[in-house]
Amino acid sequence: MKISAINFSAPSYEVAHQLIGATFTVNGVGGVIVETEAYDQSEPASHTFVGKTVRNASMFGPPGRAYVYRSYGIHWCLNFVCEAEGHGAGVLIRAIEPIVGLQTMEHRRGTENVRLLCSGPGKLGQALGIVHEFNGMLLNKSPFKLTPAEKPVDVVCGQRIGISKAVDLPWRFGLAGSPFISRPFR
DNA sequence: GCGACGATTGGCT
DNA sequence: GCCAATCGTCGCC
Repeated sequence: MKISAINFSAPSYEVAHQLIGATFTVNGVGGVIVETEAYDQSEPASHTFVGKTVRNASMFGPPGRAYVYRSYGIHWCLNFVCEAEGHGAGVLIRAIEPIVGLQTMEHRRGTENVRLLCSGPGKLGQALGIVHEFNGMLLNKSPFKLTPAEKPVDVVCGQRIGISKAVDLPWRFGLAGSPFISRPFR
């Protein structure tokens, strides 16, 4: 059965699963999503756990929009807002298999090693040209383009990366066997 | 006003 | 494996 559209009204862990295998581009640059992580207000690793703040406001907005935040004062990371307005749920896009606009991504990243272009949330942000202005923007409109997977894909899951709280929650999802993920699943 | 910290990365040991 | 870079956000004085 073909999925005709990503249902952003679902819980974040379901959306994170749905997104594996989907094609995502920003201004015609991107590829196939191979790694995601789900976050939700109910668990302490989420930016929304503490309630609505200036930074996380778009994550409390309507689903189907982007949440962009600065990580470690250096990187721009991209999330898709999920569930419903006020829920504070979203999916962090952690890795993409580079397909279109390879030259642009190589230039932005300063490497020609395709495995290093989008294999992590910060790298992905740099390769796709994610900027803070994208925060709150609709994912079904320019500059974004999101196309669901045409065929069912093999999805693996595990613990999320780089967090210190709720570390046991298996809310990290990946495309089985993909060499373009940020770190192996175990 | 001030200090601690982070959903990371890349370079060095 | 360890650690510095780098700065906006948040909590507290």
